[in-house]
Amino acid sequence: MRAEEKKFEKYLRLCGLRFTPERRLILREAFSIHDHFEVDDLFVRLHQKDCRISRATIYRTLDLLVKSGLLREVISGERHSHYEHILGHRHHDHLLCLKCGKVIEFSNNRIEELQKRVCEDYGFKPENHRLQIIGYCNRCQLDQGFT
Amino acid sequence: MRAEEKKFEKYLRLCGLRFTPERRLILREAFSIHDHFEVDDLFVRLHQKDCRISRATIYRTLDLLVKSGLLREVISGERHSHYEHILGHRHHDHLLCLKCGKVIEFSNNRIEELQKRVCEDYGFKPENHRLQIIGYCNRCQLDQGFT
DNA sequence: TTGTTATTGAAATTTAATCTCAATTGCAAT
DNA sequence: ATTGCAATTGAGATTAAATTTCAATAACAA
Repeated sequence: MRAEEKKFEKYLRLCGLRFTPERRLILREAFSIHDHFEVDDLFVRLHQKDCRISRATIYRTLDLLVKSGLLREVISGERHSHYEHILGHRHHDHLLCLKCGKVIEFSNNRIEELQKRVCEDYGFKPENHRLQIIGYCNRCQLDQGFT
Repeated sequence: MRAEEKKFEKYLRLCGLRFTPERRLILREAFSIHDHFEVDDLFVRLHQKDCRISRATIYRTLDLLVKSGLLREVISGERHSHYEHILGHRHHDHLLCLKCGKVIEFSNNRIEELQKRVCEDYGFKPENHRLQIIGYCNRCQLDQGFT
């Protein structure tokens, strides 16, 4: 069994929940996508494979996957949830352009370290984090002289 | 005219839009709240003052206020938008507990500085940002031995 | 004043997410 | 195996946020 399945099963057992076939299929599908995805992406992909899993179950399972620390919710500009898996996926944060909607990924070790220290100060155990910087990209700044 | 109104009017003019009485009222109400608020908070407060402004107008105006850099959307655990004003409001970030939902505010200058540097590297002009660290608070860690 | 264009409100619509509930399934105890 | 209890599922109803539509109105420049 793959690492992520082990971890999920462990989490479920600890909560008195069950590692059902549906939950395994959803987990596998989520981990087969090496990019951001949304609920409907999973639904479509599963149904293309003739897995008739309902949306309700996908919603419920994604909640569990986030709680177990296997997925994280990434915030895009859109008003519905987007996810990406954590295990085996390099962490990154985002610059979001207010004008053209462009998303730039970046990562910075020193910021991560400082976050760890903040957590220590508060006795907080981080599972994951998200950092978005919202503003204007290179190109769009030219049109934004109003400040 | 207050600083925020000046800035908003400037933004609107530049976009070929109008600084209408409704927009002014919404802006004032938003800036009278020195805390997070949601669309409905504004709607209720305005109607208590007999300002019969429709929800649609509030939604439309809040979009503009965010685009103009006067408000920022803060992400709470809930699935609808929350806002806070930027001008004259001390910036902070959040620690969110996955288990009990507790929100801890923190701020860290060195993280902010590093963010600025990241932006410089990408030629990006930041208007605001949001950083959330998700995990388990002091108290809830004890119950979370599954990792 | 006039014409153009943005804006508004009210209601309809869209969309995401949650809830309900009966049928089913997993699983531990027998 | 069998049984019984509790968790899980799917389908559809429901909730709630946000967006769209469109006719009436208002802002503003000429």
